[in-house]
Amino acid sequence: MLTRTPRGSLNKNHLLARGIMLWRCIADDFEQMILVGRYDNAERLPAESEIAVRYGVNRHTVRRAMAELAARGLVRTERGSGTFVKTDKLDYRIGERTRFSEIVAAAGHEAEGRLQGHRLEPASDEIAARLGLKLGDDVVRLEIVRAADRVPISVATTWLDGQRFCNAAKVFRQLRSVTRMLDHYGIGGYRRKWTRISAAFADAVDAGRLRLSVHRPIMVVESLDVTSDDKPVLTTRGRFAADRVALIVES
Amino acid sequence: MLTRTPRGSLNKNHLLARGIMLWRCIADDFEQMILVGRYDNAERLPAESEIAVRYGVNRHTVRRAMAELAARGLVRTERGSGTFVKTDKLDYRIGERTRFSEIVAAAGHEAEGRLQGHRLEPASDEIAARLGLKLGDDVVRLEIVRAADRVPISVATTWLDGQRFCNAAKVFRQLRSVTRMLDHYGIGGYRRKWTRISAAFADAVDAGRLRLSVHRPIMVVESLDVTSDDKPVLTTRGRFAADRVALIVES
DNA sequence: CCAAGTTGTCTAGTTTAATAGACAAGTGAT
DNA sequence: ATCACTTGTCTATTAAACTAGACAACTTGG
Repeated sequence: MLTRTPRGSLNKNHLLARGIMLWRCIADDFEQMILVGRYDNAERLPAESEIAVRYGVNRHTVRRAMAELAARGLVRTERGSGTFVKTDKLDYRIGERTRFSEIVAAAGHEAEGRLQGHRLEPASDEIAARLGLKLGDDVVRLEIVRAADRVPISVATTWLDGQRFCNAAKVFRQLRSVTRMLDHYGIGGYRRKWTRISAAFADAVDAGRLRLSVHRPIMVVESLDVTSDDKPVLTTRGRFAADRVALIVES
Repeated sequence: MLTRTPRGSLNKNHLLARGIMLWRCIADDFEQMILVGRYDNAERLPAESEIAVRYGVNRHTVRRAMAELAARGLVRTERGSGTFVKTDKLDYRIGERTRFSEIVAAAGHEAEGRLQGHRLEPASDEIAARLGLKLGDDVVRLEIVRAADRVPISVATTWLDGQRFCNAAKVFRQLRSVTRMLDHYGIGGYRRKWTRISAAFADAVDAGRLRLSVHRPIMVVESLDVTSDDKPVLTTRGRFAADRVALIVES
């Protein structure tokens, strides 16, 4: 009844889902197979043309699916050679000097930070305590998505003193790096004071921004950065795609 | 930042999902709201035109979404009046005389059974024991989807003695009822011997057939039916959409 | 170098999702 | 009876998914 190919991918008819596009079904199918370990790390996937006949679809549809997988950081495709599974994770070292762009660049990848939204809001209990402000003081809130080689790695909510950094959003949009943004304010050698790591599942919004399925795990990284003379500057609540990053803490 | 309507539905931009059609996003959004209790049972949903402006889409797109919700049995739409939430469940009484079509008809609904697939296979340990056969004996396996008022209620895998009922699939396709099928074989007064109820989540295949999301709960109902002189005839493993049925056991 | 096999890109055509607007048909309250 | 509001249906158009086929660009192994 069920026609199964050697590797187990289902026929077109078996992954037809109402309201879900064909390429998305195929992409999700492969994501599942990859995450479940049916393919090894650097293993080559079948050729696009073979996948196409396997699912009974056009090769272009398969290419769209593969593009999606690449955008999710699950595969890397090489012209003339094939497309290869990529499940190794970015090592993200957490220490006194924790800077996204440096870490990513050192690993040989292209770092990128995009401001998704910003707001001036009254400080909550927690945020005020962290930044040494009073409850209700203005704080700038930034929503930043960070990517390595165009693959989203984390989405972070960052809070800064609203008085001192009132135009932080505009500055960040121009300089596109927290390090350079703080530099612009004359804060050169800020350092990580503490980091708190927990885990959860991605909600719909984070999942969308991280190109993640909603049920995938994320690491929640809360932290406080201070100036060289120990004054709080910036506190963050980051959500890291656990499928793509490993946090390294050395001691 | 987030623009929320009174009832909490998100703006179009916030439910855009790559590879998922707009009407499906809206349908899923409403399903979520209904299941979470944001709407009461017989409550009227906003008018299609209002939903359309709320999401920033065309009314036809909303209509498609509503059609999907109706197909899932979550709403019922009445011309000129509106579309109404429908979260009450079908009472499915389990006893000696448990027949889908009778139960559904008695509740004033239109019963329907569709054969989705069939196969002749060797009996497993479990199935052989139930039917009083030997391990490996041929058994007919039927996959039947049952619906009330065109809304899928359950999908059931049914096994019968392969020798005695070798053309059961063809007979069922014609008569479209297990009761009538057994009648055709001269078995009139079969009765339920035992029923075993457990619960699980719908897998991808069952979810598709039941028009259910994959994470929705199902009730797994295993049972054995016997002839009037206590000979095993038929054993079943049914998966009931827990959102649409309640099993009633009286004692 | 060559040949087989791979991904990348282009053009063209069909099917379907989504938009837009109009009006018919039904409901319910006044 | 009427009026405001609802769902149902129709036609037409645009945008995008999917299909089809061809060929270029590239990799690998012989």
